[in-house]
Amino acid sequence: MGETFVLSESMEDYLETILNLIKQNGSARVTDIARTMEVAASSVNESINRLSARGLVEQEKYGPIKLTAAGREWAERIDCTHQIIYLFLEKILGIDPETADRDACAIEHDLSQKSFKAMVDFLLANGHLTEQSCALAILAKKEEADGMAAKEVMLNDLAVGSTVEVVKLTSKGALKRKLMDMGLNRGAKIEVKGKAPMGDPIEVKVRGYSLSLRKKEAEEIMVREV
Amino acid sequence: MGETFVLSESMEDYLETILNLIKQNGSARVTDIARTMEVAASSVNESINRLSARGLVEQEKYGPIKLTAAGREWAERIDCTHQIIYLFLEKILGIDPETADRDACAIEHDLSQKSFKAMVDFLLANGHLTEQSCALAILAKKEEADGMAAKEVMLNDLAVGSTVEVVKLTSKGALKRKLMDMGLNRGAKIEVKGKAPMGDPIEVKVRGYSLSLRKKEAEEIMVREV
DNA sequence: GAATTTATTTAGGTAACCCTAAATTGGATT
DNA sequence: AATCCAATTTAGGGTTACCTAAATAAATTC
Repeated sequence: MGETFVLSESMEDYLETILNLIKQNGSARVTDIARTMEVAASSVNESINRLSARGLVEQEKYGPIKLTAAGREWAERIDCTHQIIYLFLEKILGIDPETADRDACAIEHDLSQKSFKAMVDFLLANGHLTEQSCALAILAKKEEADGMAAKEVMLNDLAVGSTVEVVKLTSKGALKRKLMDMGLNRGAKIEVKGKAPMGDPIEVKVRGYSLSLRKKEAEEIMVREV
Repeated sequence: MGETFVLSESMEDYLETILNLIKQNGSARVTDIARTMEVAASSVNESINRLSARGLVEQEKYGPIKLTAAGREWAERIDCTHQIIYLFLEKILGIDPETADRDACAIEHDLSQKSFKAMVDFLLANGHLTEQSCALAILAKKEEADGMAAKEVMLNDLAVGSTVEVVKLTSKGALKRKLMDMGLNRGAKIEVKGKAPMGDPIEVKVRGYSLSLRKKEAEEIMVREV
Protein backbone atom coordinates (compact mmCIF):
# COMPACT_ATOMS: atom_id res chain seq x y z
CA MET A 1 0.00 0.00 0.00
CA GLY A 2 0.97 3.59 -0.36
CA GLU A 3 3.13 4.05 2.69
CA THR A 4 2.16 7.63 3.10
CA PHE A 5 2.72 8.37 6.70
CA VAL A 6 2.00 11.97 7.25
CA LEU A 7 0.15 14.61 5.36
CA SER A 8 0.12 18.31 5.96
CA GLU A 9 -3.07 19.92 7.18
CA SER A 10 -3.42 21.49 3.81
CA MET A 11 -3.21 18.17 1.97
CA GLU A 12 -5.74 16.67 4.35
CA ASP A 13 -8.05 19.58 3.73
CA TYR A 14 -7.81 19.00 0.01
CA LEU A 15 -8.62 15.31 0.41
CA GLU A 16 -11.57 16.09 2.63
CA THR A 17 -12.90 18.69 0.24
CA ILE A 18 -12.56 16.32 -2.68
CA LEU A 19 -14.42 13.59 -0.84
CA ASN A 20 -17.23 15.92 0.10
CA LEU A 21 -17.55 17.26 -3.43
CA ILE A 22 -17.72 13.76 -4.82
CA LYS A 23 -20.37 12.85 -2.29
CA GLN A 24 -22.33 16.00 -3.02
CA ASN A 25 -21.99 16.40 -6.74
CA GLY A 26 -20.62 13.12 -7.97
CA SER A 27 -17.35 14.67 -9.05
CA ALA A 28 -14.64 17.04 -7.96
CA ARG A 29 -13.16 19.42 -10.48
CA VAL A 30 -10.35 21.89 -9.99
CA THR A 31 -12.76 24.79 -10.03
CA ASP A 32 -15.11 23.22 -7.48
CA ILE A 33 -12.24 22.68 -5.10
CA ALA A 34 -10.92 26.17 -5.66
CA ARG A 35 -14.31 27.69 -4.90
CA THR A 36 -14.92 25.59 -1.81
CA MET A 37 -11.50 26.20 -0.33
CA GLU A 38 -11.26 29.78 -1.50
CA VAL A 39 -7.91 29.42 -3.19
CA ALA A 40 -6.79 30.04 -6.77
CA ALA A 41 -7.31 27.27 -9.29
CA SER A 42 -3.58 27.18 -9.92
CA SER A 43 -2.99 26.43 -6.26
CA VAL A 44 -5.42 23.55 -6.48
CA ASN A 45 -3.62 22.26 -9.54
CA GLU A 46 -0.33 22.30 -7.73
CA SER A 47 -1.73 20.58 -4.66
CA ILE A 48 -3.44 17.93 -6.74
CA ASN A 49 -0.09 17.18 -8.33
CA ARG A 50 1.42 16.72 -4.91
CA LEU A 51 -1.42 14.45 -3.79
CA SER A 52 -1.14 12.57 -7.05
CA ALA A 53 2.58 12.02 -6.51
CA ARG A 54 1.61 10.44 -3.21
CA GLY A 55 -0.87 8.13 -4.87
CA LEU A 56 -3.88 9.54 -3.06
CA VAL A 57 -5.54 11.07 -6.04
CA GLU A 58 -5.74 10.52 -9.77
CA GLN A 59 -6.47 12.87 -12.61
CA GLU A 60 -6.27 12.63 -16.35
CA LYS A 61 -5.21 15.90 -17.92
CA TYR A 62 -8.09 18.35 -17.87
CA GLY A 63 -10.24 15.75 -16.16
CA PRO A 64 -11.95 15.60 -12.78
CA ILE A 65 -10.07 14.56 -9.68
CA LYS A 66 -10.64 11.08 -8.36
CA LEU A 67 -9.64 9.57 -5.07
CA THR A 68 -7.62 6.39 -5.09
CA ALA A 69 -8.59 3.74 -2.56
CA ALA A 70 -5.88 5.00 -0.24
CA GLY A 71 -6.95 8.60 -0.74
CA ARG A 72 -10.56 7.83 -0.08
CA GLU A 73 -9.71 5.95 3.07
CA TRP A 74 -7.62 8.84 4.29
CA ALA A 75 -10.31 11.37 3.49
CA GLU A 76 -12.94 9.31 5.20
CA ARG A 77 -10.87 8.97 8.30
CA ILE A 78 -10.43 12.74 8.52
CA ASP A 79 -14.08 13.29 7.84
CA CYS A 80 -15.06 10.86 10.54
CA THR A 81 -12.73 12.56 13.00
CA HIS A 82 -14.30 15.85 12.05
CA GLN A 83 -17.79 14.57 12.76
CA ILE A 84 -16.88 13.09 16.12
CA ILE A 85 -15.16 16.27 17.29
CA TYR A 86 -18.11 18.26 16.04
CA LEU A 87 -20.58 16.10 17.96
CA PHE A 88 -18.46 16.17 21.06
CA LEU A 89 -18.24 19.94 21.04
CA GLU A 90 -21.90 20.37 20.31
CA LYS A 91 -23.46 17.70 22.51
CA ILE A 92 -21.04 17.56 25.39
CA LEU A 93 -19.71 21.08 25.58
CA GLY A 94 -22.80 22.80 24.24
CA ILE A 95 -20.96 24.76 21.56
CA ASP A 96 -23.05 26.32 18.81
CA PRO A 97 -22.99 24.43 15.50
CA GLU A 98 -21.05 27.01 13.57
CA THR A 99 -18.26 27.32 16.08
CA ALA A 100 -18.23 23.59 16.64
CA ASP A 101 -17.73 23.04 12.95
CA ARG A 102 -14.95 25.57 12.70
CA ASP A 103 -13.17 24.07 15.67
CA ALA A 104 -13.63 20.56 14.36
CA CYS A 105 -12.11 21.69 11.08
CA ALA A 106 -9.10 23.13 12.81
CA ILE A 107 -8.52 20.30 15.25
CA GLU A 108 -9.27 17.26 13.12
CA HIS A 109 -5.74 17.12 11.76
CA ASP A 110 -4.04 17.09 15.10
CA LEU A 111 -6.11 15.07 17.51
CA SER A 112 -4.51 11.80 18.59
CA GLN A 113 -6.22 8.49 18.09
CA LYS A 114 -6.49 8.13 21.84
CA SER A 115 -8.36 11.37 22.35
CA PHE A 116 -10.52 10.60 19.37
CA LYS A 117 -11.54 7.26 20.82
CA ALA A 118 -12.16 8.80 24.21
CA MET A 119 -14.55 11.23 22.56
CA VAL A 120 -16.35 8.39 20.82
CA ASP A 121 -16.70 6.56 24.14
CA PHE A 122 -17.93 9.69 25.83
CA LEU A 123 -20.56 10.22 23.16
CA LEU A 124 -21.61 6.57 23.31
CA ALA A 125 -21.89 6.65 27.09
CA ASN A 126 -24.14 9.67 26.89
CA GLY A 127 -26.34 8.28 24.20
CA HIS A 128 -25.27 10.62 21.45
CA LEU A 129 -24.02 7.79 19.31
CA THR A 130 -26.46 4.92 19.36
CA GLU A 131 -24.39 2.08 17.96
CA GLN A 132 -21.93 0.04 19.98
CA SER A 133 -19.42 -0.32 17.21
CA CYS A 134 -16.79 2.22 16.40
CA ALA A 135 -17.69 5.53 14.94
CA LEU A 136 -16.40 4.59 11.53
CA ALA A 137 -18.86 1.75 11.35
CA ILE A 138 -21.64 3.99 12.51
CA LEU A 139 -20.88 6.45 9.79
CA ALA A 140 -20.64 3.71 7.22
CA LYS A 141 -23.99 2.34 8.34
CA LYS A 142 -25.52 5.74 8.25
CA GLU A 143 -24.45 6.33 4.68
CA GLU A 144 -25.66 2.92 3.68
CA ALA A 145 -29.02 3.65 5.25
CA ASP A 146 -29.19 6.99 3.52
CA GLY A 147 -28.76 5.32 0.17
CA MET A 148 -31.33 2.59 0.91
CA ALA A 149 -34.04 4.52 2.66
CA ALA A 150 -35.74 6.14 -0.28
CA LYS A 151 -35.47 5.26 -3.92
CA GLU A 152 -33.80 7.80 -6.13
CA VAL A 153 -35.73 9.17 -9.05
CA MET A 154 -35.28 11.89 -11.60
CA LEU A 155 -36.80 15.20 -10.70
CA ASN A 156 -38.99 15.24 -13.81
CA ASP A 157 -40.71 12.02 -12.69
CA LEU A 158 -42.27 13.64 -9.68
CA ALA A 159 -45.88 14.64 -9.20
CA VAL A 160 -46.82 18.22 -8.42
CA GLY A 161 -46.73 18.80 -4.68
CA SER A 162 -43.87 16.39 -3.95
CA THR A 163 -41.14 17.51 -1.63
CA VAL A 164 -37.79 15.90 -2.15
CA GLU A 165 -34.10 16.21 -1.52
CA VAL A 166 -31.32 16.34 -4.09
CA VAL A 167 -29.19 13.21 -4.05
CA LYS A 168 -26.98 13.80 -7.02
CA LEU A 169 -26.53 15.71 -10.24
CA THR A 170 -25.87 13.38 -13.15
CA SER A 171 -25.10 16.11 -15.64
CA LYS A 172 -21.67 17.28 -16.58
CA GLY A 173 -20.00 20.48 -17.57
CA ALA A 174 -21.84 23.73 -17.97
CA LEU A 175 -25.25 22.34 -17.17
CA LYS A 176 -24.12 20.94 -13.88
CA ARG A 177 -22.39 24.19 -13.10
CA LYS A 178 -25.60 26.04 -13.85
CA LEU A 179 -27.65 23.71 -11.67
CA MET A 180 -25.18 24.01 -8.84
CA ASP A 181 -25.27 27.75 -9.12
CA MET A 182 -29.01 27.59 -8.74
CA GLY A 183 -28.44 26.00 -5.35
CA LEU A 184 -29.23 22.46 -6.41
CA ASN A 185 -26.54 20.78 -4.38
CA ARG A 186 -26.84 17.50 -2.54
CA GLY A 187 -29.27 17.84 0.31
CA ALA A 188 -31.14 20.81 -1.12
CA LYS A 189 -34.89 20.56 -0.54
CA ILE A 190 -37.08 20.90 -3.59
CA GLU A 191 -40.82 21.33 -3.82
CA VAL A 192 -42.54 20.70 -7.13
CA LYS A 193 -44.92 23.57 -7.74
CA GLY A 194 -46.17 22.92 -11.21
CA LYS A 195 -45.64 21.05 -14.46
CA ALA A 196 -46.48 22.07 -17.98
CA PRO A 197 -48.49 19.58 -20.12
CA MET A 198 -45.49 17.73 -21.56
CA GLY A 199 -43.54 18.10 -18.35
CA ASP A 200 -41.50 20.92 -19.77
CA PRO A 201 -40.87 23.19 -18.00
CA ILE A 202 -41.22 22.25 -14.35
CA GLU A 203 -41.76 24.88 -11.71
CA VAL A 204 -39.98 24.20 -8.45
CA LYS A 205 -39.14 25.98 -5.27
CA VAL A 206 -35.60 25.72 -3.84
CA ARG A 207 -34.43 27.52 -0.75
CA GLY A 208 -37.25 29.98 -1.05
CA TYR A 209 -36.60 30.75 -4.70
CA SER A 210 -38.86 29.78 -7.54
CA LEU A 211 -37.15 28.20 -10.48
CA SER A 212 -38.31 27.05 -13.83
CA LEU A 213 -36.44 23.97 -15.02
CA ARG A 214 -36.36 22.61 -18.53
CA LYS A 215 -37.12 18.93 -18.77
CA LYS A 216 -33.57 18.40 -19.95
CA GLU A 217 -32.31 19.94 -16.76
CA ALA A 218 -34.74 18.15 -14.47
CA GLU A 219 -33.63 14.80 -15.86
CA GLU A 220 -30.15 15.45 -14.59
CA ILE A 221 -31.29 15.84 -11.01
CA MET A 222 -31.60 12.73 -8.91
CA VAL A 223 -33.80 13.16 -5.88
CA ARG A 224 -35.48 11.12 -3.16
CA GLU A 225 -38.49 11.62 -0.92
CA VAL A 226 -37.80 13.09 2.45
CA MET B 1 -0.08 49.37 21.59
CA GLY B 2 -1.56 46.07 20.69
CA GLU B 3 -0.55 46.37 17.11
CA THR B 4 -0.12 42.66 17.15
CA PHE B 5 -2.45 40.76 14.94
CA VAL B 6 -2.46 37.15 14.13
CA LEU B 7 0.40 34.78 14.59
CA SER B 8 1.27 31.52 12.92
CA GLU B 9 1.32 28.38 15.00
CA SER B 10 5.05 28.36 14.75
CA MET B 11 5.36 31.88 16.12
CA GLU B 12 3.04 31.03 18.97
CA ASP B 13 5.13 27.99 19.75
CA TYR B 14 8.24 30.12 19.93
CA LEU B 15 6.56 32.56 22.29
CA GLU B 16 5.34 29.77 24.49
CA THR B 17 8.74 28.13 24.62
CA ILE B 18 10.39 31.42 25.49
CA LEU B 19 7.96 32.04 28.31
CA ASN B 20 8.51 28.59 29.75
CA LEU B 21 12.28 28.89 29.54
CA ILE B 22 12.20 32.22 31.31
CA LYS B 23 10.00 30.75 34.02
CA GLN B 24 12.26 27.74 34.40
CA ASN B 25 15.74 29.16 33.95
CA GLY B 26 15.27 32.87 34.28
CA SER B 27 16.34 33.43 30.71
CA ALA B 28 15.83 32.19 27.18
CA ARG B 29 18.81 31.94 24.87
CA VAL B 30 18.87 30.91 21.25
CA THR B 31 20.45 27.59 22.10
CA ASP B 32 17.91 26.79 24.81
CA ILE B 33 15.07 27.43 22.43
CA ALA B 34 16.73 25.41 19.69
CA ARG B 35 17.18 22.44 22.03
CA THR B 36 13.65 22.59 23.41
CA MET B 37 12.00 22.92 20.04
CA GLU B 38 14.44 20.63 18.30
CA VAL B 39 15.30 23.00 15.50
CA ALA B 40 18.59 24.48 14.33
CA ALA B 41 19.88 27.56 16.11
CA SER B 42 19.82 29.46 12.85
CA SER B 43 16.10 28.77 12.53
CA VAL B 44 15.56 30.17 15.99
CA ASN B 45 17.54 33.24 15.09
CA GLU B 46 15.41 33.83 12.06
CA SER B 47 12.15 33.35 13.95
CA ILE B 48 13.26 35.65 16.73
CA ASN B 49 13.86 38.33 14.15
CA ARG B 50 10.34 37.92 12.88
CA LEU B 51 8.88 38.07 16.37
CA SER B 52 11.04 41.06 17.09
CA ALA B 53 9.75 42.86 14.02
CA ARG B 54 6.27 42.30 15.45
CA GLY B 55 7.26 43.81 18.77
CA LEU B 56 6.67 40.66 20.75
CA VAL B 57 10.26 39.99 21.66
CA GLU B 58 13.48 41.90 22.21
CA GLN B 59 17.08 40.90 21.90
CA GLU B 60 20.39 42.72 21.94
CA LYS B 61 22.91 41.18 19.60
CA TYR B 62 24.26 37.98 21.08
CA GLY B 63 22.06 38.49 24.11
CA PRO B 64 19.19 36.49 25.59
CA ILE B 65 15.65 36.81 24.29
CA LYS B 66 13.18 38.81 26.31
CA LEU B 67 9.43 39.06 25.97
CA THR B 68 7.84 42.46 25.60
CA ALA B 69 4.64 43.10 27.54
CA ALA B 70 2.60 42.25 24.49
CA GLY B 71 4.65 39.14 23.86
CA ARG B 72 4.32 37.95 27.43
CA GLU B 73 0.58 38.46 27.37
CA TRP B 74 0.28 36.51 24.18
CA ALA B 75 2.48 33.71 25.47
CA GLU B 76 0.53 33.50 28.69
CA ARG B 77 -2.75 33.27 26.88
CA ILE B 78 -1.47 30.38 24.78
CA ASP B 79 0.01 28.71 27.81
CA CYS B 80 -3.24 29.00 29.69
CA THR B 81 -5.15 27.51 26.79
CA HIS B 82 -2.64 24.70 26.70
CA GLN B 83 -3.11 23.88 30.37
CA ILE B 84 -6.87 23.91 30.18
CA ILE B 85 -6.93 21.58 27.19
CA TYR B 86 -4.40 19.36 28.92
CA LEU B 87 -6.49 19.14 32.07
CA PHE B 88 -9.65 18.56 30.12
CA LEU B 89 -8.12 15.69 28.19
CA GLU B 90 -6.55 14.18 31.26
CA LYS B 91 -9.29 14.62 33.84
CA ILE B 92 -12.40 14.42 31.74
CA LEU B 93 -11.40 12.12 28.92
CA GLY B 94 -8.87 10.09 30.85
CA ILE B 95 -6.05 10.56 28.37
CA ASP B 96 -2.53 9.73 29.55
CA PRO B 97 -0.37 12.76 30.42
CA GLU B 98 2.01 12.42 27.51
CA THR B 99 -0.68 12.19 24.86
CA ALA B 100 -2.74 14.87 26.56
CA ASP B 101 0.22 17.21 26.42
CA ARG B 102 0.91 16.49 22.77
CA ASP B 103 -2.71 17.05 21.85
CA ALA B 104 -2.91 20.22 23.90
CA CYS B 105 0.16 21.48 22.08
CA ALA B 106 -1.37 20.79 18.71
CA ILE B 107 -4.81 22.15 19.47
CA GLU B 108 -4.03 25.22 21.55
CA HIS B 109 -3.54 27.42 18.50
CA ASP B 110 -6.87 26.64 16.96
CA LEU B 111 -9.44 26.22 19.68
CA SER B 112 -12.08 28.92 19.76
CA GLN B 113 -12.69 31.06 22.76
CA LYS B 114 -16.10 29.49 23.15
CA SER B 115 -14.82 25.94 23.33
CA PHE B 116 -12.07 27.03 25.64
CA LYS B 117 -14.53 28.57 28.05
CA ALA B 118 -16.76 25.53 27.88
CA MET B 119 -13.82 23.39 28.91
CA VAL B 120 -13.08 25.69 31.83
CA ASP B 121 -16.69 25.47 32.97
CA PHE B 122 -16.66 21.72 32.61
CA LEU B 123 -13.52 21.45 34.72
CA LEU B 124 -14.90 23.83 37.32
CA ALA B 125 -18.17 21.95 37.54
CA ASN B 126 -16.30 18.72 38.14
CA GLY B 127 -14.00 20.13 40.76
CA HIS B 128 -10.81 19.94 38.77
CA LEU B 129 -10.22 23.65 38.94
CA THR B 130 -10.79 25.89 41.92
CA GLU B 131 -10.94 29.56 41.28
CA GLN B 132 -8.78 30.51 44.23
CA SER B 133 -6.02 28.01 43.87
CA CYS B 134 -5.70 28.04 40.15
CA ALA B 135 -4.30 30.98 38.31
CA LEU B 136 -5.63 29.46 35.15
CA ALA B 137 -9.20 29.92 36.20
CA ILE B 138 -8.47 33.49 37.07
CA LEU B 139 -7.09 34.07 33.65
CA ALA B 140 -10.05 32.31 32.19
CA LYS B 141 -12.38 34.51 34.17
CA LYS B 142 -10.51 37.57 33.11
CA GLU B 143 -11.01 36.67 29.50
CA GLU B 144 -14.61 35.94 30.18
CA ALA B 145 -14.95 39.40 31.70
CA ASP B 146 -13.25 40.86 28.66
CA GLY B 147 -15.67 39.07 26.45
CA MET B 148 -18.62 40.24 28.53
CA ALA B 149 -17.66 43.87 28.55
CA ALA B 150 -18.29 44.07 24.87
CA LYS B 151 -19.78 41.07 23.20
CA GLU B 152 -17.97 39.67 20.24
CA VAL B 153 -20.04 39.30 17.13
CA MET B 154 -19.42 38.56 13.52
CA LEU B 155 -19.01 41.60 11.34
CA ASN B 156 -21.92 40.59 9.14
CA ASP B 157 -24.28 40.73 12.14
CA LEU B 158 -23.84 44.46 12.55
CA ALA B 159 -26.27 47.17 11.67
CA VAL B 160 -25.33 49.94 9.27
CA GLY B 161 -23.68 52.76 11.17
CA SER B 162 -21.99 50.61 13.81
CA THR B 163 -18.40 51.35 14.69
CA VAL B 164 -16.44 48.42 16.01
CA GLU B 165 -12.99 47.02 16.58
CA VAL B 166 -11.56 43.80 15.18
CA VAL B 167 -11.05 41.19 17.87
CA LYS B 168 -10.04 38.24 15.79
CA LEU B 169 -10.05 36.67 12.38
CA THR B 170 -11.46 33.19 12.56
CA SER B 171 -10.49 32.23 9.04
CA LYS B 172 -7.30 30.51 8.05
CA GLY B 173 -5.01 30.42 5.08
CA ALA B 174 -5.62 32.48 2.04
CA LEU B 175 -8.75 34.18 3.25
CA LYS B 176 -7.13 35.25 6.47
CA ARG B 177 -4.17 36.63 4.59
CA LYS B 178 -6.43 38.49 2.26
CA LEU B 179 -8.31 40.03 5.17
CA MET B 180 -5.07 40.94 6.87
CA ASP B 181 -3.84 42.55 3.71
CA MET B 182 -6.95 44.68 3.69
CA GLY B 183 -5.83 46.02 7.04
CA LEU B 184 -8.31 44.03 9.11
CA ASN B 185 -5.94 43.26 11.93
CA ARG B 186 -6.78 43.00 15.59
CA GLY B 187 -7.64 46.41 16.91
CA ALA B 188 -8.51 47.89 13.55
CA LYS B 189 -11.54 50.18 13.68
CA ILE B 190 -14.35 49.42 11.28
CA GLU B 191 -17.39 51.44 10.41
CA VAL B 192 -20.27 49.75 8.65
CA LYS B 193 -21.32 51.98 5.79
CA GLY B 194 -23.90 49.88 4.01
CA LYS B 195 -25.36 46.46 3.50
CA ALA B 196 -26.91 44.93 0.42
CA PRO B 197 -30.38 43.35 0.78
CA MET B 198 -29.14 39.86 1.64
CA GLY B 199 -26.23 41.21 3.61
CA ASP B 200 -23.87 40.51 0.76
CA PRO B 201 -21.80 42.47 0.16
CA ILE B 202 -21.17 44.75 3.11
CA GLU B 203 -19.57 48.15 2.66
CA VAL B 204 -17.18 49.16 5.40
CA LYS B 205 -14.59 51.79 6.09
CA VAL B 206 -11.24 50.76 7.55
CA ARG B 207 -8.37 53.14 8.20
CA GLY B 208 -9.85 55.63 5.81
CA TYR B 209 -10.34 53.13 3.02
CA SER B 210 -13.66 51.88 1.77
CA LEU B 211 -13.94 48.16 1.35
CA SER B 212 -16.60 45.88 0.04
CA LEU B 213 -16.68 42.59 1.92
CA ARG B 214 -18.44 39.42 0.83
CA LYS B 215 -20.69 37.94 3.45
CA LYS B 216 -18.40 34.95 3.62
CA GLU B 217 -15.53 37.24 4.48
CA ALA B 218 -17.46 39.29 6.99
CA GLU B 219 -18.40 36.12 8.85
CA GLU B 220 -14.76 35.45 9.56
CA ILE B 221 -14.24 38.75 11.30
CA MET B 222 -15.03 38.88 14.98
CA VAL B 223 -15.57 42.38 16.27
CA ARG B 224 -16.79 44.21 19.36
CA GLU B 225 -18.29 47.59 20.01
CA VAL B 226 -15.87 50.29 21.03
C1' DG C 1 46.28 36.32 27.71
C1' DA C 2 46.04 32.84 24.23
C1' DA C 3 43.78 28.91 22.79
C1' DT C 4 39.79 26.41 22.56
C1' DT C 5 35.17 25.61 22.85
C1' DT C 6 30.47 27.22 22.57
C1' DA C 7 26.92 30.60 20.95
C1' DT C 8 25.18 33.40 17.62
C1' DT C 9 24.75 35.15 13.24
C1' DT C 10 25.09 35.15 8.09
C1' DA C 11 24.89 33.03 3.68
C1' DG C 12 22.80 30.16 0.61
C1' DG C 13 19.43 26.30 -0.12
C1' DT C 14 14.93 23.67 -0.16
C1' DA C 15 10.03 22.59 0.18
C1' DA C 16 5.20 23.74 1.01
C1' DC C 17 1.54 26.84 -0.26
C1' DC C 18 -0.19 30.48 -1.88
C1' DC C 19 -0.72 34.26 -5.69
C1' DT C 20 -1.46 36.69 -10.60
C1' DA C 21 -1.11 36.60 -15.46
C1' DA C 22 -0.64 34.29 -19.53
C1' DA C 23 -0.99 30.13 -22.34
C1' DT C 24 -3.75 25.97 -23.59
C1' DT C 25 -7.49 22.94 -24.15
C1' DG C 26 -12.20 21.25 -24.65
C1' DG C 27 -16.94 21.86 -24.79
C1' DA C 28 -20.69 24.88 -26.45
C1' DT C 29 -22.66 27.93 -29.58
C1' DT C 30 -23.55 29.43 -34.00
C1' DA D 1 -16.08 24.65 -39.14
C1' DA D 2 -15.01 28.69 -36.73
C1' DT D 3 -15.60 31.01 -32.62
C1' DC D 4 -16.13 31.79 -27.90
C1' DC D 5 -15.90 30.80 -23.14
C1' DA D 6 -14.82 28.49 -19.16
C1' DA D 7 -11.65 25.27 -17.11
C1' DT D 8 -7.06 23.86 -16.65
C1' DT D 9 -2.35 24.31 -16.85
C1' DT D 10 2.16 26.75 -17.04
C1' DA D 11 5.24 30.38 -15.86
C1' DG D 12 7.01 33.38 -12.71
C1' DG D 13 6.80 35.38 -7.84
C1' DG D 14 6.41 35.76 -2.77
C1' DT D 15 6.45 34.25 2.26
C1' DT D 16 7.21 31.10 6.04
C1' DA D 17 9.98 28.03 8.06
C1' DC D 18 13.09 24.87 8.06
C1' DC D 19 18.20 23.19 6.92
C1' DT D 20 23.77 22.98 6.58
C1' DA D 21 28.05 25.27 6.47
C1' DA D 22 30.81 28.94 7.37
C1' DA D 23 31.95 33.30 9.77
C1' DT D 24 32.14 35.87 13.92
C1' DA D 25 31.64 36.92 18.90
C1' DA D 26 31.67 35.47 23.71
C1' DA D 27 32.91 32.53 27.29
C1' DT D 28 35.95 29.10 29.32
C1' DT D 29 40.05 26.87 30.23
C1' DC D 30 44.84 26.33 30.52
